[in-house]
Amino acid sequence: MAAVTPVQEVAPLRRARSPRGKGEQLREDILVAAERILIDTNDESALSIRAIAAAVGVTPPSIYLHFADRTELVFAVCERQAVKLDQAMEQAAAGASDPWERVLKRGHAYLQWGLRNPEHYRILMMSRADLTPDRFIDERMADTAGLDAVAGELISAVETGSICVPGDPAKAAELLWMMIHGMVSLLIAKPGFPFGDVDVVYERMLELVYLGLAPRE
Amino acid sequence: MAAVTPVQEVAPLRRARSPRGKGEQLREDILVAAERILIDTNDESALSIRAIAAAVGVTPPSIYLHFADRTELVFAVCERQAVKLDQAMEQAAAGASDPWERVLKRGHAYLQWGLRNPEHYRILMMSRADLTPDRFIDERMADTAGLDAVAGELISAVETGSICVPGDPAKAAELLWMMIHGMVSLLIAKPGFPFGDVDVVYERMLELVYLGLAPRE
DNA sequence: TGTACATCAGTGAACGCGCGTTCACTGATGTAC
DNA sequence: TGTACATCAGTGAACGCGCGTTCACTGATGTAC
Repeated sequence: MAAVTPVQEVAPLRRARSPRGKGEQLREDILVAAERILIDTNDESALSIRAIAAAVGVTPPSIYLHFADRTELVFAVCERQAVKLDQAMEQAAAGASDPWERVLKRGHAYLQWGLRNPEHYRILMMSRADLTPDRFIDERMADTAGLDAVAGELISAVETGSICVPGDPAKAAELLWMMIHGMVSLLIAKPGFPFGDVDVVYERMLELVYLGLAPRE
Repeated sequence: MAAVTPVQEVAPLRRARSPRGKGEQLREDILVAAERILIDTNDESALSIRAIAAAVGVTPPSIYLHFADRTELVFAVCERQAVKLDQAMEQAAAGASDPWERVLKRGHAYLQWGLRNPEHYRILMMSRADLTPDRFIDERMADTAGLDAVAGELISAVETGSICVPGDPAKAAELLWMMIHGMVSLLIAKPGFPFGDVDVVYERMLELVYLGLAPRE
């Protein structure tokens, strides 16, 4: 029988206790760890109180010093993700002055962000409504998806003559959201499907939505 | 102290044992019960071995007489759902002879089926890839979404002059799939969002994709 | 300057729960001789 | 026709697991007097 090699004791990697008055630091650390876990595991169900506590280097009850329950924690993660998605779109749009161009950049940033943070995108846009904060299922959702901004840009684009929107631009913005969401969510859910290069697919979709299917005379 | 009223003993509602040679009947009953549970609870996580067994009127180990594990059972549910979705689209398309009209009917049937079976749609199209059978994440997915049929109809529609497709019709079919999927999945995930009447949204999307955004001269 | 006390940022141990799954079994029904 | 046996369609009890959450506690640090 081989000699029993002593099992390497896994260091608990305990987090240093915050100094007095800096208790809020743990809240921040928890949220950062939660995001990390989502990126690493690509699995929302891996986001357990215990896993987060372990990642932070703290015991599970400590989580409750900052969040009433798991739901509240997940909601807080949502909030942060929503902000990041919005920032990504704003930043992309800032690179263009033409309104239609800005819409295109926004869409592309949305796509990129979703594919780079698939599990975050899942929680934000594909989860069951009762696991998502109210503000992400009602009118305020509009904010997160940047709908108002896009609607405004569509109106400007119509004014400058770059495009022609049938019907209400606000509703058209919703349709564009649906389209890009369909693309992102299918790419996330069906990674094995041969859609081809993402950017090419994006261009094709824009071409279709710009030119339309109506026969040209 | 009030008299303790005897708790009404819940009848176990035990399913009658299948006669000899008819063991396969239980498999069918299990799948039907699983679909029922999805409709009633709108929650895939409610689809546990124990819940299904209880719904069928059988003990949990009986499930293993027909399915190796939970995953296999969920996959079997997927297969059946895929067939039903396909049938719904075929049936809808059968009501029209004009190819473009058939595409529209197909899309509408897809939308309706998704909204009427949101949890089934979730499993089929929105779940994590590793919880979905391979045949629903790779090329064969095309089948389920009816992509080949739509691609064929697009080609016919181009020939008859009803529409004009930029690029490969097969790729255009994928784009239409993404668009309708975006609509269905957002309506499912964000039931509180004021999208408005479903059929109106569908019409608006078709109008947009038919007319396009390009300015008309 | 010394000491009692309050506060803060956590810990340690345990709870009950539902879950997927396993294993040895049971009892009715058909079949061989 | 009678009986031993095989087969079939399940059952009953238990397993270990990870989970969210609770509760009484601890030990360092600041503050009042």
